[in-house]
Amino acid sequence: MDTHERDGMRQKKKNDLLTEVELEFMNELWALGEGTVRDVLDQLPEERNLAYTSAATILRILEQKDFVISEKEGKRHIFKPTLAKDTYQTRTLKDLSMKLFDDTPASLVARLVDDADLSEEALGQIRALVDRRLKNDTG
Amino acid sequence: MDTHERDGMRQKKKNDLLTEVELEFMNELWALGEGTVRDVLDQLPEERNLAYTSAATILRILEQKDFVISEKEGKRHIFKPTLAKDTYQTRTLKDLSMKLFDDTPASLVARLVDDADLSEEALGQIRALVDRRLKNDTG
DNA sequence: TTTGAGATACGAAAGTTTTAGTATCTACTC
DNA sequence: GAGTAGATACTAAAACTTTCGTATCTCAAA
Repeated sequence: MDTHERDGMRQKKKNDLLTEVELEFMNELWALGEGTVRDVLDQLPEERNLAYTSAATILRILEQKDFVISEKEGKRHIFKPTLAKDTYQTRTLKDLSMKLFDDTPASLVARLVDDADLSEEALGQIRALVDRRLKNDTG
Repeated sequence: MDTHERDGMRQKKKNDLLTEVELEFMNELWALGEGTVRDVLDQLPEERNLAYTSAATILRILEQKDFVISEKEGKRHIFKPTLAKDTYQTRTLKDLSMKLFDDTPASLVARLVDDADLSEEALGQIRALVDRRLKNDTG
């Protein structure tokens, strides 16, 4: 087995994680469900001031990396995520847990609930979530 | 107020987050407490095969970005983190929560506990953590 | 004090990400 | 079918990250 690029390899090396700007765009697409370059661009904050062609480039890159697919409708492309936000969230948490929390999800949550800024309400929600999950497993 | 660099500005633009390789190095320094270029390099996995000068460069950059300070001891530098891992963990979680979880920490935990791979044990630990925190606040 | 092993300083190549310009294409209107 | 508004395709500059080579420095042993 050599390491040069092959048909089955999506990216040249590894990363199945989004870059910063890619994530920014995916968030808009996840919110919209799907959309054109124009649609996504319009979602970005006023002060973002990104050229139309730049947005088009980002979406092209996302398609190359298989994070979105596009279909042509009339003269424009409609872009649609290929993975659910949920899925990507899980993937990201796994990665973060591995790289910064010794691969121990509990220590990640520990840090989160230790955060003084965290509201009482958020804490209650978190507890409810954990409880529900524990009940579902045992019951 | 103009925008060019000033004394008080650590980085040229924003990011107070570590890049991938920077994080790799910080993890070793956090584990060691402090160390020389050689110390850090020796901690890296065999197969990493990074040149000594590359490691030195990374540490130099980390110092430029104020993530570490160094002091000279004999002919070598000893590098020491300027922030605790805890602090950086919290910072990272805030950032992730903002960018991928609608600024709602509870939804981050929701995704985490929904993860089928999560062990029963980890779940129990998480619950204990949340309970302890809730008790401390109310009690 | 010469010298050499091992360290740092500096510069820069290579790779990736972000941004945008120019050329081209396409549907629609006249 | 020619013109045009608005879209895509292609190319590349600029910025940042990762890597390493060469030059230089420094302690200590001979």
